[in-house]
Amino acid sequence: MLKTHSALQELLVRDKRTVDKGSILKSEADESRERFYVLEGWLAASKSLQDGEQQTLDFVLPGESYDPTSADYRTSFVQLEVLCDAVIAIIGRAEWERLLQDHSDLQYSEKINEIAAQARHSERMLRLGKSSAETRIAYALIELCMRLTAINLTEDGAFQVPLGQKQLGDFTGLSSVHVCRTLRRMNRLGLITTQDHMDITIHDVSKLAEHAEVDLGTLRKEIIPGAA
Amino acid sequence: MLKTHSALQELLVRDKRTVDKGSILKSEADESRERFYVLEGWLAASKSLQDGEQQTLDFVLPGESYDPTSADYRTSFVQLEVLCDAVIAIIGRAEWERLLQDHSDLQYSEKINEIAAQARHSERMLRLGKSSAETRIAYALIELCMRLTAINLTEDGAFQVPLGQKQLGDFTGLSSVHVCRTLRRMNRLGLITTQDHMDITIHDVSKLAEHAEVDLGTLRKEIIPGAA
DNA sequence: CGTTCAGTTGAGTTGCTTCAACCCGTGTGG
DNA sequence: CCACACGGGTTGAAGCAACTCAACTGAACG
Repeated sequence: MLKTHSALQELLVRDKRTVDKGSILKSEADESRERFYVLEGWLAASKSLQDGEQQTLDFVLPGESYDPTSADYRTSFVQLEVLCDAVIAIIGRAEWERLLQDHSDLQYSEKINEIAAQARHSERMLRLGKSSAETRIAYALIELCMRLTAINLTEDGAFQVPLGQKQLGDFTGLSSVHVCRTLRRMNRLGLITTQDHMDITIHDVSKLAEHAEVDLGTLRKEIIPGAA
Repeated sequence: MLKTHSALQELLVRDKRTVDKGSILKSEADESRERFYVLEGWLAASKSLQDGEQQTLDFVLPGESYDPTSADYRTSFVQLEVLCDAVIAIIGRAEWERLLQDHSDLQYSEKINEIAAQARHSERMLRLGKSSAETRIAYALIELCMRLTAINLTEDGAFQVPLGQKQLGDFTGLSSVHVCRTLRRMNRLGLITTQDHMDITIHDVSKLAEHAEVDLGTLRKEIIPGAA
């Protein structure tokens, strides 16, 4: 179960709603409700080029929140897509600000979340710029596994991601075809197994970490908020 | 001249120091001074892989500040390198927090800065994942030009960047050799000219924007803090 | 039973990398 | 003042990783 800050509870219950897989989240018309808080399910924050090529910047997992508003407070600089039937709450900006003011511990934990998100982005950018397909995918799997473990959504290195290979490609900057080949290769190496629509099991974390070129310990401290 | 928030002035004068090109900024031993505020010069925030490959995540330009501390408040998740002789101030975390508490307008403008930085990262990630060398470099030049223009460091589309082609490659995820080729091609197309050690002039912004696959208007609103 | 959609696999192409040679401006020491 | 080394930029040639295109499979569904 997801543990949420007590001050948030009431808000989340009041404003929560279920959204269908595939829908795109838009800010409300009044422009004052902007913060999307995920209770269940996954969101993807992506950007796309004119030609339709898409890059996923981050996934928003249960317990995380995302504000897609850009600096002019008018438009959104990303597209938020719902990857599987989800439960989310939409929180008004004013309300959110008030909450942060009133609860310094919430403010603190949100700050930690932000730093962790920044660290994740850095790791991904590094690999996007300088690494092979294998490293990128290995890293992505490790990151997702860690984040899911932190919210008890893994079991012994096994977890589900509501992603097709195309979407994993959008995340790692690869074509779906190449994602496929790379996953199969890792399969053959005994690092992981994948079952239908992305039931993933990591068999040898430390070997996988080598391929991802990460140090598991440091990575955890950097990208998991509140990891000792 | 750089305009800074009045509440910062005193702090900046008190704590400012000059640092030499090439040096690496480390947090102070007491771990309480972490926010680097740049008054003059450029910093580069980078990460590297075991094999030494480096990716620059962002440049820190005059008037911007950067806190490299990771979520555990102990280590830094990036390396901060000084790209040319610079003047910076190092501000203690507690002091910084206090300042933000006391001056809501400063807090606001820092928030805007953060959102703008996030938008920039998104644009870069998109191109890192899905674009050609030409698009990446064109985008990088436009971004730098815009940011420098905002602080009056350009003149008619001409500006200097304290970067070699290797460093531009680290920023765009390309080899220095390919950066060279791409710059020369843009040169031949009449888009830009480059002189010794990166005196860049953009001749045809809108044409360059096409290559970068950006809309100049929206980009400006998204990545320049306080652009109307 | 046919259609659709995601994944898989092969073949051929391409864009970027690596390696290597060369040029040129700058600094340095005899 | 010249000789030389050095670091960055430039260019060519060759290699390779990832892409595209296309065909096939198998599962899900009406």
